[in-house]
Amino acid sequence: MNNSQIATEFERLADLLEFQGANPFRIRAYRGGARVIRDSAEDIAVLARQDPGRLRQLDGIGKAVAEKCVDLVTTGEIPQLAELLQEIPASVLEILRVPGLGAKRAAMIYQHLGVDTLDALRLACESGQVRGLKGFGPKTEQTILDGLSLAAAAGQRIYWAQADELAAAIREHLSSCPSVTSLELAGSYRRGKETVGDLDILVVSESADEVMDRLAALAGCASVLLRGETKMSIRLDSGFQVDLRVVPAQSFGAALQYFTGSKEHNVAVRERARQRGLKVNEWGVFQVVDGQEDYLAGATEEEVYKALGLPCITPELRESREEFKWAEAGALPELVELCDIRGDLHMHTTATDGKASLEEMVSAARARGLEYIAITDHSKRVTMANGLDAARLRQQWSEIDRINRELRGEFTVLKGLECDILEKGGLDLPDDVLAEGDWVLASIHYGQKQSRAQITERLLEAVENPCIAAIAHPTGRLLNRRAPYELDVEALFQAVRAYGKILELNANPARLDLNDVYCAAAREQHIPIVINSDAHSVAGLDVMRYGVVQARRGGLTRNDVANARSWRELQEIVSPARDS
DNA sequence: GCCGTTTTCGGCCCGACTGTTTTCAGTCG
Repeated sequence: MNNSQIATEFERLADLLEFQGANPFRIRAYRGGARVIRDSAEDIAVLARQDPGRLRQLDGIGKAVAEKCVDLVTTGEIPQLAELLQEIPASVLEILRVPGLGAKRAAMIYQHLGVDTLDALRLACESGQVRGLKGFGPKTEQTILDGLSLAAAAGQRIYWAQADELAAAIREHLSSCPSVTSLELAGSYRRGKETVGDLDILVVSESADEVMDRLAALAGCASVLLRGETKMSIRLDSGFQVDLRVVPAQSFGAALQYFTGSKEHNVAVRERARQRGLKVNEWGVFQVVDGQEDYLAGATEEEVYKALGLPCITPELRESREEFKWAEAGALPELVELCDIRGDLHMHTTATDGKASLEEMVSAARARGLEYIAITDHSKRVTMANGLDAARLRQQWSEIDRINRELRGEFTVLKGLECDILEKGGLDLPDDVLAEGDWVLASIHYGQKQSRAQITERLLEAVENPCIAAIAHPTGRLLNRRAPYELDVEALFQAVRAYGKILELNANPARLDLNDVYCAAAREQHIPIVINSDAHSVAGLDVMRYGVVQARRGGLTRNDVANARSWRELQEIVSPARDS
């Protein structure tokens, strides 16, 4: 059972308790525990089995959650959750997902009308039964019906890269408003989260009405969900939601801080303010004396954090993980930037499944200001991609030798390969061939459904091979599509550290593999990360920036990123291990 | 249920908007 699965069980427990009207703080505690488990780089199931005492050392996990973890991994269920499911059908959890319907109203509908499925809910609304309940009316009934038809689309998160395109379009659309003096996008998009559930736009303007009218006229705006004096929400044709807030200039920083989140980070910020006799909200930081509130700060985020005795924390780090400890110790990492990246060590050409030739990739990489690249086409086992056998690989490598001679050191092309880790273990090409290369990646393409032990064993064998420099897309996950393979990440990290190897952060927006949590764990263990585009075309080289965003979320500095070094410096990391 | 440089008990972030209300609860972020 992996961390995500364990966390999901606690979230279900919290949902059902909320449905029952249990103590809100108890519910919050379970949700908090679920988040800590999900965010942990350690394997919680292993911890629960071998060293349950250490579970309680995790911030936000106390006696109750720790015990339930042990129950869950040893018996397969949390007893309290199983009991609740005896009383309440699991299908009501779907009702809680309907936008506009929270725990209170859902419970009301369940208790009075016996509604426990989405279909029954629709029928109850259509037959006008819902409006008869106390506190409900025709409008609420319609809101639920609208929410029902959106329930599927509403939960869908889009890739950060897609959100980035949308953000650019909205920015462009709204900047033409004469009254807009500042405009920023906040929320999980600004934090660089790998997927984004909605967009939050923050604007300073003398005329909220003008900005709201303009947003309503955005191409693809399907409906206006709500519109007040300072706040507006719209839904796009795709079902994606966009929220707008209009604030005065003196509140812009406070509002930006507030709407950038995360929720957990903000709770910690406001808690900190309370301890200092201050109050923080989206309008500013206030000194509270005898019920009187005096504005202290709020025009910029720097001001807001400064008022709380903190340096400004970069948005990517605002997840209530390590950032407050770092900030207090004056040890916030100076995060890696796109301009720090000097090489790209994973890309394909027309020799296998790429769309551009070797020469085209070289000149495109040079045009992007890189100093070196590795050509890493697939090996022969990846037949779908027309993978290279030893002869074709050597042919490509002699071609690379020729190109390097012509380049006269102005740019370096490395003889590379993305070597498949075979299903039964071992590498797809013999060591004597691999040894002739400059940079060999190893990665898994087949047998992804194998057991945790098998997958881990295959990866460890690759790490131990002296010809292998790095493991590409180490967990194999595809966002929104495919879960990571079962894998003992701790064992992999340990081996990578022992053999002086490198782990890839694949910058493809659908992969972003390693994720932020594992990047942070790698940094802590001094394992270098290489950020690669895995480009299959010239345009594919431009995804590098998505990888950099993910690396920043993991707290990586230039020093932590292998390809922020020159190729000569990078070789010093890899070579000693290859010789030993 | 969790937590502690005011606390091992008594707190636990804060505000906008909507609908169904005669003053506020529910939902959302």
